[in-house]
Amino acid sequence: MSRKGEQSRERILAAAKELALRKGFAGMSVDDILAAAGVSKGAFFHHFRSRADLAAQLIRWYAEADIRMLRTLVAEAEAAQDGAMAQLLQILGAFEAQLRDPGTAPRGCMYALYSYEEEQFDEEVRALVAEAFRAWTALFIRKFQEMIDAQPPARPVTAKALAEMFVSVIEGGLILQRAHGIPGLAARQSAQFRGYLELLFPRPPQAEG
Amino acid sequence: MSRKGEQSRERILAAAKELALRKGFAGMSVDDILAAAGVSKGAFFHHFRSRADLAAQLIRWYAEADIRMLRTLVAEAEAAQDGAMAQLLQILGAFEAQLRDPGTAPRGCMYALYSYEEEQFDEEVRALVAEAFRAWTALFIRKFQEMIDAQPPARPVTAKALAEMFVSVIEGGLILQRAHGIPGLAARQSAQFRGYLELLFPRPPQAEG
DNA sequence: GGTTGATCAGACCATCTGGTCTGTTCCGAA
DNA sequence: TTCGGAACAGACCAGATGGTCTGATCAACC
Repeated sequence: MSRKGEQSRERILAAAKELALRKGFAGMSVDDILAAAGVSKGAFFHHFRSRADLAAQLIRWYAEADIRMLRTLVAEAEAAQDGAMAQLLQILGAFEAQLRDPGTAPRGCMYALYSYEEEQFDEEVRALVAEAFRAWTALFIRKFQEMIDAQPPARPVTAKALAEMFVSVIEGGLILQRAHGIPGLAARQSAQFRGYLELLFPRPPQAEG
Repeated sequence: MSRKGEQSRERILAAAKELALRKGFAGMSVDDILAAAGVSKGAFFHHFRSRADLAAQLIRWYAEADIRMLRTLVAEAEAAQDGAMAQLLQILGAFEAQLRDPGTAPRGCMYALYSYEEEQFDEEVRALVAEAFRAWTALFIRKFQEMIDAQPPARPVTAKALAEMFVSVIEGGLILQRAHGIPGLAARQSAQFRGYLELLFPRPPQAEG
């Protein structure tokens, strides 16, 4: 694929993502995408065999960038901090910063959208969504397990339950944030979750000076 | 509106709800609804001026039943229990039971769906969704405030933050539950949230016997 | 028994939509 | 310089879709 061709493809995917997060996947027509991306119908069907093919490529493209971002946050935290708790707090903090920054704040989560419109998509696409969620939780499960191993939680919890709760709280926060038009709401949910973590894993009383 | 007319209207709304929660609002056509509800096009457009009118009536109808259900749970808990904590635990417990029971478990939340497809709807419909969320959180804010007044939390939190977190965790749980095909996931999120509450408001050590 | 309005049934229509097809442009390799 | 395929541009089409309209049915009420 030439440079130009790849550019068009990205333009289409980016436009489709924006539109889908505003009107739903079924709520946007191919013509809508063409207008938003500034490409012709010929270009579109050159890069995508069909609308269903767009759905598959879109979620794949979105998930790649998404997972890459998360992995970066984790790697940076692991490089900068010692100990699972400090790393987790940095990961969550960096994530909240992205949620708050108007430049990077997402309009919503594509996985959530696809989940709510699931019957439009075939088994392969649904599997991609489930796999993306699994990748998210897997990264957090690892970290939470390290924490539980390092320090017994104040209440019996599993790493998996904590990871699922974090993802839930973010997904739910994104919905509330849209419904109320309050951009910072999802970030606040993440902060609340940190509060839960601090109660679960209280810092050992440090020497005061 | 005669008995028969009202019945048809309900059949249409129920079918539309089911379909919307499976394919998204934009993902279902009027003909889909007709087939699912077993009514004619004439019947449909007798009860609904347009597709947009269906959207408005549907969310109104859904929200009415939803808020009524929540109010019932709260009233029952207030009648059966003394103290905000005991009432809250009963409310959450009853709610989790509904989430788990295959007979009453929702396929998803209509507010979430409407939020993710928001640009399809006019300002009035979006306001209805926001208002529904507000009604949910308002009920919980009251209860959480009672708890905070009765017992200082282990960490400084506001009643509003707790209420928003609960709603978030449920909404997110419903999404994960769909994506993974695990019916009990949302209920588990509510249970996790109860764990958070127990850490925030630890029971005073009781006399053991 | 006749009238009236609510409640439909379903043919019909204009528009929209996904997708096809033909022709054109452009760019790198030979 | 030529040539072949990638990368479009946009007219075109068949079917789907939202919505209209005419007429039928039926219960209630005078």
